[in-house]
This record gives sequence, C-alpha cells and structure tokens, in this order.
Amino acid sequence: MLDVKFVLANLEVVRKALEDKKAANEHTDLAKLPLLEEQRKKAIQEAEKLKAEKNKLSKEIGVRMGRSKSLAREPEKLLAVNAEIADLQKQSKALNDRIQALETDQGRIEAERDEMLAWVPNIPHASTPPGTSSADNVIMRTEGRKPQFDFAPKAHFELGSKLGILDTDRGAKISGSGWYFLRGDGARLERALIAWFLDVHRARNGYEELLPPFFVTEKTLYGSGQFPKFQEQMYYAEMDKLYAIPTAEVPVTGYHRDEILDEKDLPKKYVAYSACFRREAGAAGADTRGILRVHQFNKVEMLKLTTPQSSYAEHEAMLENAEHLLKELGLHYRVVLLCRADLGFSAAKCYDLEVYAPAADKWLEVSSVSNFEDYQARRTNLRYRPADGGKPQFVHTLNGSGLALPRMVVALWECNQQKDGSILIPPPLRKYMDGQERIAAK
RNA sequence: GGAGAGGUGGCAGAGCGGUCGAAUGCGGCGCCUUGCUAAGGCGUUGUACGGGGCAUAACCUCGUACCGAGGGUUCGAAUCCCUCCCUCUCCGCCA
Repeated sequence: MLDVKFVLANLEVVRKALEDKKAANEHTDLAKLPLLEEQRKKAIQEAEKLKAEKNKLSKEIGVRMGRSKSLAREPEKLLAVNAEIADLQKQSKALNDRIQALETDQGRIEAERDEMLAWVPNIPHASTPPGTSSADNVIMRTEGRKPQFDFAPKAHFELGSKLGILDTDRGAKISGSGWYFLRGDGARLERALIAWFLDVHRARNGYEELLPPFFVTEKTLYGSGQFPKFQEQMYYAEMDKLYAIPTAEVPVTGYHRDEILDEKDLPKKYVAYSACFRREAGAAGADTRGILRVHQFNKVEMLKLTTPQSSYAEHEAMLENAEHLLKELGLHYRVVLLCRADLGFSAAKCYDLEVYAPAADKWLEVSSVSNFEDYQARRTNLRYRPADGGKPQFVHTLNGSGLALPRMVVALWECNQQKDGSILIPPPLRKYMDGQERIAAK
C-alpha cells in the first residue's frame, strides 16, 4: 500500500493512478481521507493527554500504598492516606471511560482508512506509457528469428498427444477441465527446464535458491497485494484456512516480513521454483485449448529486495536475466512495456516477455518482470537500515518470472518440431536429459 | 491427535501486580589506553505514533504505545485470568 502521508500530499497523483489503472471503486473515495486523518490525530492527542494524566495518578497511588503499609501503628495518618488513595482511584477511574471512547473512535477511523488504502493501487512510474488497454502496450524490441517451416506446423496439443507426452483427457478425467498430465519425455523436459532455469539464475546471475511452501495464510497473501483484489482466483483449503499460492512471489515476498535488514546485505536476490495454482474463474472459453491456461503450472520466479536508489537498475538486470534464457533456447520473442492500464495493481513498472508460437501465430506471455517500489514492503513491513545509521526505510521489491513453464513448453514444442512430428531438444537442456537430442513417438 | 514445558530488546537471559521500556552478559557504535596482535577503561544502544522546537529534512525534546497476538480483571499488568498462534520434549500416526 501507499504511505498515508504521501496520499494526503498527492491526492491528484493518486486519483490519476486510480483512473489509469481502472481501480476506482466504492472503497476509494479519497475525498474522505483528509477528514479521517484529522479526526484520527485529534482522537490520539486527546487520548494521550488523558493517559498521561492517568499514569501520573497511578504512580501517586503506588507511592501512597507504600506509605500506607508502614503506617499500621498510626491509625490517624493511615486513615488520611487511605482516604487520599480512595480519592485518587476515583479520579483515575473517571478517566477510563473517556479514554476508551477515544480509542474506539481511533480504531474505527484507522480501520476505515486502512480499508481505503488497501484498495488504492501503486502509482505507475514516470517511464510507463499512458494507455487505456493492452493495445497501448509498447513493444520495446523483438529478438531472435521467426521460425520457418516447409510444412504446416502443428499446434502443441496435437504434437503432445501424437508423441504421447501430453494427456489432457485423463487430466480432465481425474481433476476436471484445465488439468493435465505430462508424460514420459514431456514430463522429463519440464523437469529439465526447471532445473536449468534454477541453475542459470543461481550460477550465472547470483540468486539464492529457495523452495517455498505452496500453501500460505491469508496474512501472507495480503502482503504481496493479492488480497483483497484477487481472492476469488485462489484455491482455499477451508479446514486449515490456507490458500494455494498463485505464484512463488507470495511466500518469497513474505519471507522477510516484519524484518529490518542491513543495507550491506542488499540487494537480496532469491530464485524459487513452485507449482502455481489458479482457479481462472471466468476465463473459460478463450485460449483454453491445450495448456495455455491451466489451473496448475510450474514456474521459476526471481525476487529482489533492494534500496530505492538501485531498484530500477536491478529491474533492468532482472529483465536481462529472463531474456537470457529465451536467447539460449533460440526462441523468437519480444519485450513489451506495459501501459498504465495494463499494469498490475501493485506494480509501478512492468515488462512482459512474449514468445512466438508458430502454429497459432501468437505471442505468448511467459514472463512478467515488475518493480513494486515500496508498495509491497509497506504492506509486509519490510525495511532496511541505511549504512549511515539513519532511520529504517522500506525496501523496494521486484519480481519476475524466470520463466513460466507451460507456455514455454508450448513455444518450445511448436518451434522445434520437425517434419516427421518429432521435437528437437534445445542444446542447454540436453545434459538434463541424459544427452537426449530429440523427442520422438514411441 | 494426546501429555507436558515455554514464547521478554540484534542475540542470550533475569524479572512474576506499583518509579520496569525493562537487570546482567554478549554483540554493535563512540571516545580513551595500548608499538602490532591480544586485552582493558568510560560512555552509548529498539520500534511506531502524536505534540513542540524546526523548512512538512536531519536532529533535539516531551508524551503515548509496544515483553508472541487478541480480549479480560485492576486506580495500576511483562507479571493474574481467558482465547488463539507459534516453538520445544515425550507418546501416537505418517511420506
């Protein structure tokens, strides 16, 4: 979330962001905020004044209680002290009701304010283009060569079923539509991709590997900005009140929650594999053939915690880390800078990587590389202490897919298919498959 | 799932109704002693919110809150009571 003070000082900027991101709703009436803040401060001031008074009285009582104990032999003085005590107690008690009323007020005001802030999205970075839909995204550049075929390339679901490496029918039989089996070399290729991605990010790019829990609490979801907006997209285990993660970003963002890191330990760079679970409610129909949109998929996610000064440089570096994989695999892809309307709720800036799939003649989104600035860190209360010893600051958080598997698999199968229906395995993956160079029908 | 023990400042660890935001040790920071190393002496040491100083900075100062979380008892709670969460030990179950 945003800093209240920032919102109050920049109401127009925030209003613009609500509009750009089409995030305005009944919770986001910013006009109320200055008044709420004023009422809040007033309640705090009054309550604290009364509490100071009460604390003083209690101390006085303590002193007299001590004296009273030593006066057992002097009944007259004892009586006088006890009378004083009774009087002070009465005064102190009288304060309690007023204090409680003020605190109740304050709690109510803060709850209303926080509800509002929870629905306010992050402000787009100055370098993000304006726009009203994904049609206004800017294609920064296109890399690699478009694959050429002297035959009609087959779609991934056709290749997959002919080669016996993808089984959507049995996936649907045991779990319903949107679930699938990978089989044989298909399953092995998936595993090879995961292992290779992790190895590149660890050894080449310097990320530390994490293997996170796949189920998390509601509080954790709130920290990465999935709540309250995307609640209905998540699988929920009611008996344990746990949610299946939609991305490893969620547990890894929560990893350092409520901590104060040292600046010298920044940037922290983590890479995590996880299965990702999405209900995809309301998405039935479009792009559902095969495994383009499924309920469970594998993904390798990069995450960084940085200082505000270096976050945009780290953002570019992270983009390069994801691109490197696509280059090594020899894929045709493009880098897209999202316009403000297409930018996620919590993000300030985001690049998408889209890879070309020849059969459908479509660009498939395989990565999203975002800078959240301090938006997630504020929710998750994750700060760092500056090297000069100043007050703790919120870190900047970034994350990016590196990469999302099913769509990568679709592109790889389709781009590397041969006339005889087999699929060539790209060189970087062969060592993870016992040197195998090709997936052919059994 | 059952039984027991416990959750205190960066860490370790006292306190178990009244000047306790919290002893002590370690660590960190500053100054001093010291030929290097080792060691020693003195001082300092959290976070958030609000007021004032002030430029809505740094910083200083005052107040309030924070001893796992949330409630309760009391004039007053780290200390007593309740609920929840987590950790550890033993038993059971299990990949």
